[in-house]
Amino acid sequence: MLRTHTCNALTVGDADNHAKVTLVGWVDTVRDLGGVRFVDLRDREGITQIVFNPERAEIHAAAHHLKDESVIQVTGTVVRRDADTINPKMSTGEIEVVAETLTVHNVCQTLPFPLEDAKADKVSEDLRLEFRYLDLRRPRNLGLVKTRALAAQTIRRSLEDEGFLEVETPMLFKSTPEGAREFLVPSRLNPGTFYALSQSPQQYKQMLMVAGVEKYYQLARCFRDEDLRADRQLEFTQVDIEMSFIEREDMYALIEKMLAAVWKKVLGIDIPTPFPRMSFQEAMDRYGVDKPDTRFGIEIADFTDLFKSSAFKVFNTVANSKDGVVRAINAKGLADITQGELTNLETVAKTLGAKGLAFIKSEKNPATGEVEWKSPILKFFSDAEKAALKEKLNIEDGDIVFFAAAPWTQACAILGRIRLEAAAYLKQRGKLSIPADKYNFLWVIEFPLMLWDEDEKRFLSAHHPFTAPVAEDVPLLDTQPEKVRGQHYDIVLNGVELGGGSIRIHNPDVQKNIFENVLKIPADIVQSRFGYMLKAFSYGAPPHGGIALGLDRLVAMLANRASIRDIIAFPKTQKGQDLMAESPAPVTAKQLKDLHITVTAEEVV
RNA sequence: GGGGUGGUAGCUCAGUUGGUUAGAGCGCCUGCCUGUCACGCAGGAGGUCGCGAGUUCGAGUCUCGUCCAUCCCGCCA
Repeated sequence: MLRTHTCNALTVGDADNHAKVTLVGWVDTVRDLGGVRFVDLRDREGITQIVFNPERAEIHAAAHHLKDESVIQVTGTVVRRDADTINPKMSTGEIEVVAETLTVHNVCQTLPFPLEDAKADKVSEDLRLEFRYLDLRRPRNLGLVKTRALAAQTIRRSLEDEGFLEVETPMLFKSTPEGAREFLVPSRLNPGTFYALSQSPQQYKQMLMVAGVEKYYQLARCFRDEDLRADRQLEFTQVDIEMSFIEREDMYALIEKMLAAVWKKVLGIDIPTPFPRMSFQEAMDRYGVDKPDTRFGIEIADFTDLFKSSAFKVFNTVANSKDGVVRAINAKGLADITQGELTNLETVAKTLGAKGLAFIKSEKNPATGEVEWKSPILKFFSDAEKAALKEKLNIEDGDIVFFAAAPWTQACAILGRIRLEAAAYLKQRGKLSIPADKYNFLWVIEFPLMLWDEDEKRFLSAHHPFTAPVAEDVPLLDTQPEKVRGQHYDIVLNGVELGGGSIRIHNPDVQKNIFENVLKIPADIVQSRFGYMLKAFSYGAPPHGGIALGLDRLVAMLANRASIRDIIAFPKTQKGQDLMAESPAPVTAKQLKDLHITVTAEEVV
C-alpha cells in the first residue's frame, strides 16, 4: 500500500508516539501563509491537515504550487496541535502531520466546477454529469454511494439469513410486447431475430420456483425504454424475490423484516411492524391514488348523494351519471392561496381532464369579523348543502375546499394531485410540518386484476397476467372480470411506490384461461410467448409468489434525495444519454452488417 | 408526442425602455504574508450573451425557428 493510515485514522495517541506515517489522497484545500503552508489531505475516509515548514525548503517550495484535487503522497510525523490551533470541527482536528517528503502522483487541472457542496449543488446537472467522477468525489456524494452499498448489503444479509439463494437470470431475454417498451438486441447468429433486454426477471424467477429453488432473490438490473423521470431511468435495479409455498401474509412478514433491518442499519431507526394495510378501493377513495402519502390528512370526502338533487346543474348531472362522483377535499389553512397558486392548481386539474377547479374559501371578513364563504359557485348551493359540506369537511376560518365532479377514476386522480399540491403549499407556509424521520410504510392490497382498455376494447392485466385472482372472486372471472381482485400487493412509503408483487398462478389451466378467454390473447400468440410457462406449470409447479422493490427509489428515500440520479453512480439524462462516456453513439457500417441490419442512406443521415 | 422553467466569463448569477468598451462574487494566474482551517492582502487575465434567421440606424434585450438541460402529462404489463 502507498499509505500507512487513512485520513481519518490518526489520533493524539499517534502524536504521543511520534508516529511516522504515510498518507495519500487528494488536496482538499491549500492555505498558504507564506512561511508555514497547510494542506488538507482528503481520502475516502476523512481529512488530515498536513503542515509544510520552511525548514524543509524543497517540499515547502513544492507545496506552494499544489493545486486543488491533485493526488499527493506525504510522509511525516504525527504531532499534537497547540491548544489554540485545535479545530473542533474536524474529527482529526487535534493532530496534524508535519511533512517530511512529498510526492505528487497526479496534477489536477483547474476544476470545471467547485466541489464544495454549497456551491456544487447549484451547478447545472449536465456539467456535473459530464464530470461525474468529480461530482462523485464530493464526500457527500461518496456518502450516497456508501449508503446504497450498505442498503444492498443489508438486504442481501437479511434474505440470506432467511435461506434465500441468489440466482442470476439472463438479461438477454425475448420481447414481451404487452409490457414496457424494450431495448432490442439483434442476434448475429440468428439473422432477423432479436433479444430484448429483460424488463424484469419475472418469467425466469417463476421458472426457478418450478425448478425447486423455493427461495430466490437477485439484485437484478432491469431495462425499460420509456421516457425518463426524476424517479425513472432506462436501467435500474430491482430487489427481485420469489418464494414457493407461501401466502400473501408470508411475503408481508418477509419484506417488513427486511425493510426494518435496512432502516435500522442505515438510519438507526426502528420502524414499527407489521405495516398497515389498505385496500386499493380505500386508498383511492380517501387519497385519490394507489400510493397514498398518509403522513398528513386532507382526505377526500364524497358528496355524490348530496348533489343528486342539487340545483347546481354541473354537480347534479355528474352525480346522476354512471360512475360519476362529486368529491371534495379541505386544504385546511390554505385560504390565503395566491392567484398564481390557484391558477397552477387549475392547470393541474385541467391536465387531468377537469373542466375547471371549483373551490370555496372560508375567510373572516376584516370589517365585520364574520367568517364568510367565498366562491363563484356558492350561489348555486342550498343551505342544506352548505351545512352538509361544513359538517363533513369541518370547514373553518382560513380553509379552502376544492371539488371534483367527474367519473370516479378521474375525480380520484384530480383530488389526489390537488391534495399533494395543496400540502406542498401548506408546507411552504409552515402550516403543515412533517418530521423528516417519519416513515409511513403501507401495504396497498386487493387491486383489481383487470382493467378495461377502451382503445383496445378488451381487458388488460392491471399488473401482469401471472397474478393470481383472490380465491373467492374466481367465479367472476368469466362473467365480470372487472370485479375480480388480484392477490397483488404494493409496498408504499410516504407516497412513493417502493415495489409490488403478487401470489402467482401456478395452475396451467387457470393461466391459459386468463390468457385466452379473459385477456383475449389469440391462442397462437399465447403459445409462442408463454407456451413454455404453461408447459412448465404442468410439470409440478409449486404455489408461489414474489415481489420486486426498486432499489434506487428505496435508497433515494433512505438518503432523502428527490432524484434517483443522485444515488446511481452513472445515471443517464432525460434524453437517455451518458454525458460522461457519450453514449449512445453511432456504430460502423460493418457492425450493422454483421448484425444483418441494413440502413438506407436517408436513415443514416 | 404535449405543457412549464432555464441557457450571459471556468462556476453561480445581475444586466433597466432596444443605445458608448457586457458587470459582480467565487474560481484561475502573479506577487506579499510563519498557525491557517471558506486564511488574508494587492494586482491581472478571462466573453461566438446556446445556435440560426428576422425586425431595427442599432439586439444579451423584441419575433420566429432550432438545440440542450430539467420538471410534469402521455407512457412505465
